Amino acid sequence: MGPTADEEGPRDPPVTVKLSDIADEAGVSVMTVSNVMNGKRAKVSPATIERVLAIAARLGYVPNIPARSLAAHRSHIVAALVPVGENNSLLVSPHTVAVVGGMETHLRHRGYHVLLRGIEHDDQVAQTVRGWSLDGVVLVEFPDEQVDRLEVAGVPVVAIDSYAANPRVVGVRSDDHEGGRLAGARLAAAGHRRVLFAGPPYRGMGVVGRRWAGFRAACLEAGLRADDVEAREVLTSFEDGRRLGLRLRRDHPQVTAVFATADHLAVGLMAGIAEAGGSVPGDVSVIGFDGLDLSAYTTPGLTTVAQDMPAKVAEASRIMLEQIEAGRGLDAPAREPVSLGVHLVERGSVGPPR
Amino acid sequence: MGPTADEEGPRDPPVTVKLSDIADEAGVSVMTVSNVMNGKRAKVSPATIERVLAIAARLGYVPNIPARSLAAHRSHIVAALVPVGENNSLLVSPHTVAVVGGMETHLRHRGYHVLLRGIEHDDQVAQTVRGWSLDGVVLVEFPDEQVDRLEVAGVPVVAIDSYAANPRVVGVRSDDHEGGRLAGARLAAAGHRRVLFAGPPYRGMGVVGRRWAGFRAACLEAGLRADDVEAREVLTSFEDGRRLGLRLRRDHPQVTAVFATADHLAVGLMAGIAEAGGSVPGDVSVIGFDGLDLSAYTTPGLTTVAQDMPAKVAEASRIMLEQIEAGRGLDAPAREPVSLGVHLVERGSVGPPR
DNA sequence: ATGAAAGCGCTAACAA
DNA sequence: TTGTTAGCGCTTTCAT
Repeated sequence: MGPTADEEGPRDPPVTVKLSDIADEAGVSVMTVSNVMNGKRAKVSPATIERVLAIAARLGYVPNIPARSLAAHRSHIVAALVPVGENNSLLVSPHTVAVVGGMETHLRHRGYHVLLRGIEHDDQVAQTVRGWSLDGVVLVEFPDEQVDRLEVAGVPVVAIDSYAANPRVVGVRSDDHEGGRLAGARLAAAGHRRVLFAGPPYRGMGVVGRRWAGFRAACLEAGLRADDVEAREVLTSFEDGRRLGLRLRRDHPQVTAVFATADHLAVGLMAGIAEAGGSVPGDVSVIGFDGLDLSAYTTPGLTTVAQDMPAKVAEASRIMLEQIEAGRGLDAPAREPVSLGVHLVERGSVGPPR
Repeated sequence: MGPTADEEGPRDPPVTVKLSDIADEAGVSVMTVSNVMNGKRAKVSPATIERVLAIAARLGYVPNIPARSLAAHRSHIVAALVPVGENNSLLVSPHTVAVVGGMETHLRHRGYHVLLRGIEHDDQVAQTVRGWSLDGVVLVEFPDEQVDRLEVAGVPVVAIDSYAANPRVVGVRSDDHEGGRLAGARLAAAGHRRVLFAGPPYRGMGVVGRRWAGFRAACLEAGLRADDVEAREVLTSFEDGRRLGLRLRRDHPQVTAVFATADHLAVGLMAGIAEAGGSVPGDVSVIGFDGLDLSAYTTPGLTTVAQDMPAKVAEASRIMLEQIEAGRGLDAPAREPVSLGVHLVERGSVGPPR
């Protein structure tokens, strides 16, 4: 049941303006006021609406969210769920930040609220949905295997950057295969014949698998030999990129260009290469993925496959709202996943092979 | 009353395990179960506790948060409030991210939840507190003037990076004056006699004012002439830093070192200087503030005054929980603000004057 | 140590 | 168009 937080007293019943106060003043029933406050104005005469609204404003009415949630079995809350790892902390990546912050904005404008919650065990997802009468769930940074394991019913679920097969979940991601292609094509076009793909370990065709597939395909189409398109597993951090950069010459002496699956990684890679006495793009070309601000801050700037984050966030929000307001219950199958376009941002870290 | 989000149907009353189900099974009253579930175990016999807990686990009981909030007038929710600007979006800075993400972790472990909410008007703060029966509020990125304007009563309020005078609010921030001193002393020690402070416009002695005061004091103590410690207003972004870097030579020909109040700004500054043909630290030394990862990614690395973010987050969480569990109502004055230590991280962007 | 009664503020369903 | 009735699932208070 999770940790309990109590042991201290209740709070004094607050002095609060409630529907019945407005109803009394206006000489109407509570239900009429309720209908007005909820925009169900078809059921109320314009005159009454105006009167009720005026009184509500004068009294400073603020709806009681828990009461509304309890009675209606829906909360107007969408939870942003993020798996917590070892360190137990969340909101690590700039990408996640953009998603959560952006969705809050979209949802707020439509009268919804965002609960931010770290998930320690799979069960907590369903528990959170039930316990809060959630209207929807956004899964951020969940690995596909975990998304597939989840059993959530009755609420729309949108998973960011997921290719999971779970039919109850709508994946919203960038076109990772195309992104890989762009990177591969760019490097091949620059003349590189020995290239390296650097990304985290993966199973199946998720985000990373697709980037690799697209990258490889584009390279082969451009005439590179299969053996000359290598892949190297590294974690997605500046530090891991730096380490790879330091030993790149030794471990991959023939390679003249690297595609890193994240800007952080790519920037670390550039730093490591520089530290080892190499130059970018003189000795090695580097291309990243994401299009974070970060990629403009380095010297040289990082050429990268940029995701359209605002579009991704907008799309995720749109789908979420659409499904909520369509009252997607236990029944209807989730809609089709969405892949958003990517494009190459040229900044200077790609040049001809040495 | 804000936008309304309805017009579509209610949801089916979910099949839910409730306290009364457990009570029936266990042959005890609902209250006993409630007491067990809330850890008020002093009031229940060990045997009963065990039995109830077993049944609850078997049935898969999940507490209904809205019901509990409604009845108890407290929600176990702490809202992280962030003012929204023109773009209406939030969670922009890495700093905010660290705060919100970190607090979620701390609070979750104590049984609390985090509601993330953008604030458009001052009123929304008090409304959110009432409407949700919030247990606490964290203000992030609120300017001091706004914090002082807020009228929140009955719940603990912690404001990050605030020096506001509002007695109901506990400020948690780094020791900005000391941070300014560290920067000034470092530049002076390197031999610089003409230095520039670059930061956003400010009124009164907030974060920026204190950094400036500390910087100036340290410079003067080190023997610089008052006229040679200039201040320049720029917004806190990479782009604004870059622009300043581009025109630095023209606008401030005598200046040999710059203290920028944020790493983003400083990194942009370095980029601008490089773009204009200058070198860091050869022509101009640069020192930043924050200690973001970012500062390690540049070439040269950015010397910066680092904040202890984990400590800041831990402290803010600690104070929040302490005040909640002390039942800080309308009465008690808020406790003393907290300033956390800072330290200099040397990376290479500071050298002797040209 | 345990229970009974009452109600938190709101909405669904039905009636008028 | 408006009102009435009956809860939602839980906690409080007061009794036993």
